[in-house]
Amino acid sequence: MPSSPLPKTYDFKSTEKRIYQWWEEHGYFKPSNDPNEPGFDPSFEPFVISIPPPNVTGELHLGHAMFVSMEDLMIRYHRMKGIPTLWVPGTDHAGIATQLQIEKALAKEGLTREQIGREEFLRRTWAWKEKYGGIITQQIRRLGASCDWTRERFTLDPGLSRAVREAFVRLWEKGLIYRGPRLINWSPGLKTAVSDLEVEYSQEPGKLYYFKYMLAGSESEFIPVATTRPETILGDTAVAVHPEDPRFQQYVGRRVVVPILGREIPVITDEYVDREFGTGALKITPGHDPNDYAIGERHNLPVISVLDEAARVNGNGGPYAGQDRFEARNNLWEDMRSAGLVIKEEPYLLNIPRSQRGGEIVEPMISTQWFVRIQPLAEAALQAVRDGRVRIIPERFTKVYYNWLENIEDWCISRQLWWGHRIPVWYCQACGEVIVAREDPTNCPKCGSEELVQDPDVLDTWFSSGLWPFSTLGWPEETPDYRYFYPTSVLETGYDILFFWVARMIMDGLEFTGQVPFHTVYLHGLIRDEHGRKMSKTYGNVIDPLEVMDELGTDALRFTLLVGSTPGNDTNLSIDKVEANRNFANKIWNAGRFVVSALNTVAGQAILDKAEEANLRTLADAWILARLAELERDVERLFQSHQYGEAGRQIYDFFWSEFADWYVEIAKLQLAGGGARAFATARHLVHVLDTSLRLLHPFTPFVTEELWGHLKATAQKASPALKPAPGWEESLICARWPEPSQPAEWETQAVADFSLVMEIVRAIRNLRAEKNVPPGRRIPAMLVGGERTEILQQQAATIAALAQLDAQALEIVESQTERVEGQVTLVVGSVEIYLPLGGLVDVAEERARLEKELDEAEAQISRLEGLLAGPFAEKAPAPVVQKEREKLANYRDTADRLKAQLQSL
RNA sequence: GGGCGCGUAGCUCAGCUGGUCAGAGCGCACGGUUCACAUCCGUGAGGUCGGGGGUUCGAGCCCCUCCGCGCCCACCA
Repeated sequence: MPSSPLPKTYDFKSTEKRIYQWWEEHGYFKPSNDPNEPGFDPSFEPFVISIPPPNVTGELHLGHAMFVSMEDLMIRYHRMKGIPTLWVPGTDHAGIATQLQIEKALAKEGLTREQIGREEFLRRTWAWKEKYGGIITQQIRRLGASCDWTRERFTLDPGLSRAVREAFVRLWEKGLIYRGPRLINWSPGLKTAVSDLEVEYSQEPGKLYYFKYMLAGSESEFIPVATTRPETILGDTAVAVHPEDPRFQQYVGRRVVVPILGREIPVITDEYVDREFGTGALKITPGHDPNDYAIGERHNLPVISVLDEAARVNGNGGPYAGQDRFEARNNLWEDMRSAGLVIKEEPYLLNIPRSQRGGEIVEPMISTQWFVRIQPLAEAALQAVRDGRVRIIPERFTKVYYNWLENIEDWCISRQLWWGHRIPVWYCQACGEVIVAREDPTNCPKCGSEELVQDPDVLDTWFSSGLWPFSTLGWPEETPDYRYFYPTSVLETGYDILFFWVARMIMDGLEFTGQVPFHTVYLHGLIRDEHGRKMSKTYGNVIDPLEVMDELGTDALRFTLLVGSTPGNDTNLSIDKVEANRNFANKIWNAGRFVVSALNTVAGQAILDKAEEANLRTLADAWILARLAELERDVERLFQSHQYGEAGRQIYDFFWSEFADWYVEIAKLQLAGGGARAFATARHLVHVLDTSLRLLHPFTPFVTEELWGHLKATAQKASPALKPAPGWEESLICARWPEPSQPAEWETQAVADFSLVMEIVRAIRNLRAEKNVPPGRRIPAMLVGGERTEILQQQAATIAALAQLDAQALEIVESQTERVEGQVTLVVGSVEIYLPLGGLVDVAEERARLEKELDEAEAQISRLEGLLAGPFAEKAPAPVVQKEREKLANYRDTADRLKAQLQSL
């Protein structure tokens, strides 16, 4: 570390990269107890997190910044506790997202993937991945992520691909995977099936179309029907009415004619039909509507598909064949209008299903796909959370989790894409045998034919993501990593992927490894803009974390995200907040600069023994040590209960408004005299700063590491006696986490005594501001201390300095009765303060001020008297009552003194 | 149709198992160029903790209800 004088302002730009490289090169991110190294001890319990793998070709956004900050915080905390800690990084191939990127790039060349073929397409995609795949991991490094990059994984790695295949085959062998035609969500833009979760519904204005289903053989009789998708009329195979609906009884069992096509279909009854809605009669299109599909099954209705994979009308659509679904909708409706079949159309708010990725309207279609029979897996996953093997934080999400798993439908896992894990199934062209295999087969086990064709589809990306916590550790191999680090400890991610990812990992973990994949699920919220709006390009309110880091530093961004969030709740982020925390980083830096320079002034001092040091301990010393001890306990408790934000806030408050604002100011006085006291003070400064840096390190790793290095170098040079209790480890990242101590009696006393000093100082400062006494002007004062006189005498220099009193003209006495003209009187509990301000004093003003204070004191007195006279005194716990009694005594004391003052005015 | 979250100083938000918790940052007002920091220091104004009811000696914190935002799940044509 350079020993050159520290710059006035913390220069994060020159620091962050250097520090990160140093950490990474020194191997600090690797677990301390590595099962692959000699000397491995399996009795240590490790702390492990698997990173939520970002899209391999993605770019950093605030969501990443959030989870990286949060996970790095947990990781650094455990690492500092001396626990073998592993954070496994990696990326996801992100089937649809990546494939869309490549197709977009192709389109710029005027090409489609079909034109270049599967092989070429995959070649290009891999090339793209090689080119851009490192960007996101570099960006994650910038955030300070202390992941073990030597264990980085990618979902399409050979090892993970083997895991995927193993998982598929096992499920198949257990009969939990099947293939067949089902009604699925079809994305016509992407030309693939998508799962229920990948469909998002949006409210959009549309129309409800009313028309006539003419009874077969009748020119006049009809059943009125309403639909939002007229083109599906082409696939209708029934009209349903409610069995008890008198309006349509006469038609039940008869047949109606499909408009334009002329097909005859039955009129049936089904309880599902809502008599109140629309016309009370429902057209049934089993081929293109999930409800209709279910009704069709109940009534054995034929299923007619009328759309092709691009959502154009197919051969079943008669004259509309070849037309786009919306074009066909209009044309059919116009033709029906001409045929006199139209009743009316009215505006209607639709719930439109759209593809999460592509954005286009998803079409329910019959399609042959692969599915996972999910109920058995879901049951186990429910049980794991119910019995506490997996704990979800915040707890309210367990209900959401239960609700989803209890109503789960089979999972469509095949995608008609090219980028992903190919389904390990082959079809024998000779005998039709279906071969599901771990290794690519060369010939048919049944007929021996070599004419095998592999299923063209790939698996849903989330199929491989579900295996992530164990596939990254080597599963299905029993590797040392898998044996030691699995199951992992915490799964930290946004609540928006609870179903997509978290639930599936739990299901898969239990199914394939027989264990829960992690013990704790910590869910954070979404990052929104400063007014709570979703960030989006169209609003133009997107905050780019990279820009923020460039301008304000990584520590500032991390601290803002960590302290600004509570588990499971969304966070509103504004640049103002990051700026405030940039200032905090600078505050840390400057407090550090002060301590470093203080150390230089005490260099070479004789070492003090314990007794000497205890002798020299001032009230301020005792106070800051007491507050620090309390902070350590609070932070530990808050970390244990996952209240990281609150912990950060407390450290911030302690550091800025207690250590920097008060102790450092007093330390200046204690240092000024030199000698043993100065040396003892320096020790305390080192101790408090050192401990604060340790506590802050998981939040703001860069500035703390950098400063700690300087502190250590300077302290070691100054005196061996300055070494702190846990010791100077080789770097802060691996330094020991402060061990909280038991609360001690002296702490309470020190805090109470020092707060009297603070109150006195504040009262005087307050008055100076009120009376416009110029800052810097030293004024005389007399303090009448009563029973606190001794403390005041000891603290005279401190009070004088902080309140800018004239130390030469500061009198401290036990009691005083006479009053001098031109004095202002302040009352702080049992202490009276006389400030001779001469001409600045106005008797009427003084009277008013004292009366106001007396009113306040008396109001408190009567409130407390009432309280203590009531049932409170008997029912509340003794310490609580005692506290209130003391308050009352204090207020009475104050009131008495105020009265006396008023009298003498 | 279910479920959940939020509503605390002008703004953005903290407030652990109910007992100085009525707080922070920003903003605002006033005053400050002394050797850690103007990315700073000191002082101050500002809120019946959404409304109403209840439990309790005591409630932002628990219960009920109402109002206003937001989100998730769900097959209403």
